Amino acid sequence: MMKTSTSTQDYLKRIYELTECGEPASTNDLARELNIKPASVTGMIQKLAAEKPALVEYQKHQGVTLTTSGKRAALEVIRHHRLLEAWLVQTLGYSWDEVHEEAERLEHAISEDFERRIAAALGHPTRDPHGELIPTEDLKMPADDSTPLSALRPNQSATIQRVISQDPDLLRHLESLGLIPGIQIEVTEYSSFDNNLTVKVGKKQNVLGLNITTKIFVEIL
Amino acid sequence: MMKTSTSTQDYLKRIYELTECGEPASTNDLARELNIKPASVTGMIQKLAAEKPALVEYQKHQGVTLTTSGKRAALEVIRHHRLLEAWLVQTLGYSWDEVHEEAERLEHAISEDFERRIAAALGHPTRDPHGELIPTEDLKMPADDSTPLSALRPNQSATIQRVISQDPDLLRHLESLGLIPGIQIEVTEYSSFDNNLTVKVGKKQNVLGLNITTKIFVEIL
DNA sequence: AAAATAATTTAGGTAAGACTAAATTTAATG
DNA sequence: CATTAAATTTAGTCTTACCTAAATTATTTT
Repeated sequence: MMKTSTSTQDYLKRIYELTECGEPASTNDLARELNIKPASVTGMIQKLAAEKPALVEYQKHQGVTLTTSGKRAALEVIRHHRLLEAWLVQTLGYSWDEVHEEAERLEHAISEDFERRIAAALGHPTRDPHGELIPTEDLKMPADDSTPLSALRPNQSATIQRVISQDPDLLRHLESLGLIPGIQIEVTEYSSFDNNLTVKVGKKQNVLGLNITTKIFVEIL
Repeated sequence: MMKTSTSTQDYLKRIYELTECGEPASTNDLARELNIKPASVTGMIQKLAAEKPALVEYQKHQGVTLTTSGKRAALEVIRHHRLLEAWLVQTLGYSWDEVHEEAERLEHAISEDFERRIAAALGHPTRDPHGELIPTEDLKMPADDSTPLSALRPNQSATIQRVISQDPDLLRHLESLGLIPGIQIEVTEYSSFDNNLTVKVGKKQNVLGLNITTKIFVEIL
């Protein structure tokens, strides 16, 4: 296929993330995610849409989606990123709030050989340290059946699968509460006024607001 | 200090290598090492010499040398490269003929934190898998007291310290002969006509030409 | 030392990818 | 539905780092 540049890879990755909901990604959202001005994003998107095999589908004012080639390239980068996060945590003792930044740069620099070696060394993991699914070697994204914690109600138990955040401060906070992937929890109270959930983790009870409960995804037991 | 770009780092690294002999590096040699046209090298060198703290010393037609800042930046990259080579060989099973290319890209992408972590994980090694000295954390290049194998004569014994080559074919060949860093050898014959040396490695005897014996550096016992 | 050859530099150009400012299109509001 | 506001695109610049072709300086040969 194509040799994609670092910037192209960043664009494709962000577009993948923004379009996971089914909606095309807007220029503005993309600009915000990439820390690039909207005008520049428009220009770059036009270039990506004009590549020999087009990487994105684009119509003025209608937003962007990935083509099959574009999605493949995006999943390649995402696989690199998530394998790297897992590898950095497991072999170099990075904490889950530190790995993101390092992986963000390394993901563009590693070879396919390197990818295969760390995947094998880790035993072909399916999730990264945040619980995000790792695309398979043939670049398919496994199905995810998890539920947002915010949808649970008293007396429901669940296992935490993923935590959607790259913010080190939030991640450290959640870790201090014991809210990390793999942990079992139980909902004991729910307030319909502010949507707070009271969640039992081990012996501790924590009251969590929507800004947290929508970022934690669980498998209901 | 400065944030140096990938290309700047490549230039500084090559200039460091080419000036190790004491002579300034020529535009042409640099161009050959970097796979870049001489005209482009001139332009880039002029830019490096014009940086706020100059990275190179440059006078038209006289070649380039590194300034103190430039040398520091070069040693930083070289430390990254050599630590990465050691790391890739030790933890991911790369062979010494495969690591160079991978390290060549990763060296520009890793953080200082990453550097410290792999250095610690490896026990602060002083040489990479080729036997090249690794610059210290405070960016000093340790003194090297090794001798080229080509200078040895019959009945001298030595330990191989470094093999100066990035060529995978040559490296695999040397490995098949047992000529790798750490191994002990003994010179049994010398031909003053073609400068061939006969070298005993373990039980095997090998006749080696100048093109090999000048690339292997040893510590005489 | 002059001529030929090799190395180096200048000049001018290109491609990526970002930016600002201005124009335009879509969406939201009265 | 007209108007304002927000989002998006166009147009024109800039920087980095490369290239080719032509001019210049060094070096080597005769």
